[in-house]
Amino acid sequence: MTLAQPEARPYHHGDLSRALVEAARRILETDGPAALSLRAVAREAGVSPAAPYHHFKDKGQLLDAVAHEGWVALDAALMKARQDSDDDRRRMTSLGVAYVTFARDNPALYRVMYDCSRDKDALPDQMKEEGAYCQVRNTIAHAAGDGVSEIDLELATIAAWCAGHGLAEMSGFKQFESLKALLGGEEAFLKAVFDHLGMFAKFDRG
Amino acid sequence: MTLAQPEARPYHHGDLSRALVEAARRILETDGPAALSLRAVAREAGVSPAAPYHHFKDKGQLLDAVAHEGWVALDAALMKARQDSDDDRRRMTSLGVAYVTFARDNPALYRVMYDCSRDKDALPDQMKEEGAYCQVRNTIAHAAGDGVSEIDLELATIAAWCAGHGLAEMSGFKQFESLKALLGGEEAFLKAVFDHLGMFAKFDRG
DNA sequence: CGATCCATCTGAACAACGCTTAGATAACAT
DNA sequence: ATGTTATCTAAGCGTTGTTCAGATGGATCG
Repeated sequence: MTLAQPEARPYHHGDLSRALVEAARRILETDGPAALSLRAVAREAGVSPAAPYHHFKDKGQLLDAVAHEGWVALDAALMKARQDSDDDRRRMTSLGVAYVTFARDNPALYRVMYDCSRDKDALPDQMKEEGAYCQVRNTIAHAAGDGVSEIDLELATIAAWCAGHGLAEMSGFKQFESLKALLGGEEAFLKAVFDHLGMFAKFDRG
Repeated sequence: MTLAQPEARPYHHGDLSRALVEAARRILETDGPAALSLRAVAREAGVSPAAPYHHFKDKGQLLDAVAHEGWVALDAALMKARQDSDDDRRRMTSLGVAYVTFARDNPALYRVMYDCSRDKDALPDQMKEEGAYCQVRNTIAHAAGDGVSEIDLELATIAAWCAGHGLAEMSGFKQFESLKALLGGEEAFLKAVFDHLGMFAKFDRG
């Protein structure tokens, strides 16, 4: 894997599409979503403004690639959170906390992920197959046991996902800062809200 | 394209700031958020591209004004929903449905409302005083009775708001269309998800 | 009534943007 | 070696947000 070496770049870059996505993520982290222009990405990657068009149809398609990396990273974060807990309910909560934490740690990336989804009126397909959504679904299924219908399972997953996404976008507002401080930090706040959502009310009869 | 009134406008418009906000909302509804440029708004209002700068510091401030109108409209929608129900729990659900319905009926406006909030890392102040947030809070307070702490009340309101916002943004994705059809339409879907969120689990001991 | 002030609006300009086109360059295949 | 194809550059188009000097006209005060 040829890493981006400072070695004077040849006329043909070698792996420009990869370099462009990385440049985009770098810009996102440092300068925010507003600074993410195609020209800035090209500049950061050290190529002409027209070069990206040989690898991506337009700006949207580059953002799609960035978003895809985001979803993969989110999958990994959720997977890790799922393995760190043993109790069913605790596992569900830590899944939610991990989700929101990811969104709060990568706000620009998270925004790109959902903006891309919104433009296509659909979440990425990969999610339904083996991605983050499926992880939540499986966790709920395991917690709920056998007696739960397919529809209820789907609804519970959607409910949990909506709660996570909503909290991910809302928890950054400074109106909630005093409450966060009162509860002892961000994570305690997240747990408290998740607790009030009572996402397990439907299945929790133990 | 949509021409302004042929009535020869005087050099001084009279109430341009108002006209600009209305023009912006018109563009939002018909052509979507991507078409909402300051120049397009000026064009729609029949005025030069520089004219808006005598009424708004920059594009963001015009969007703020548009967003403000959106919050006022949302307040009204929630108020109406709150009055249409008598039972506490039913009132809460219909509040949630009204919220999501507003977002789904005015997607571009709703997006502007939250984009503006995100840029300022804060929801509009008016919300805390007498706006939509307060309505949700009061509804929950009434449903929960007297024995509920201030913190729990705040947490429950945040939880409900997060759920509403999350569902508002997620319910448009086409992955959920088959489930919506299965449940008998959008509203049934919303109610089912809210039911699974069990936002009342904490207070509903009756 | 007339002169003046000042908010308002225009026209022209700037830099930056997304994107296209024509042409240069390098890798690869035959 | 030759031709083909993928990749990149340079230049340019139309658009955007924003600024600025100057035109306009309603309001205020003599």
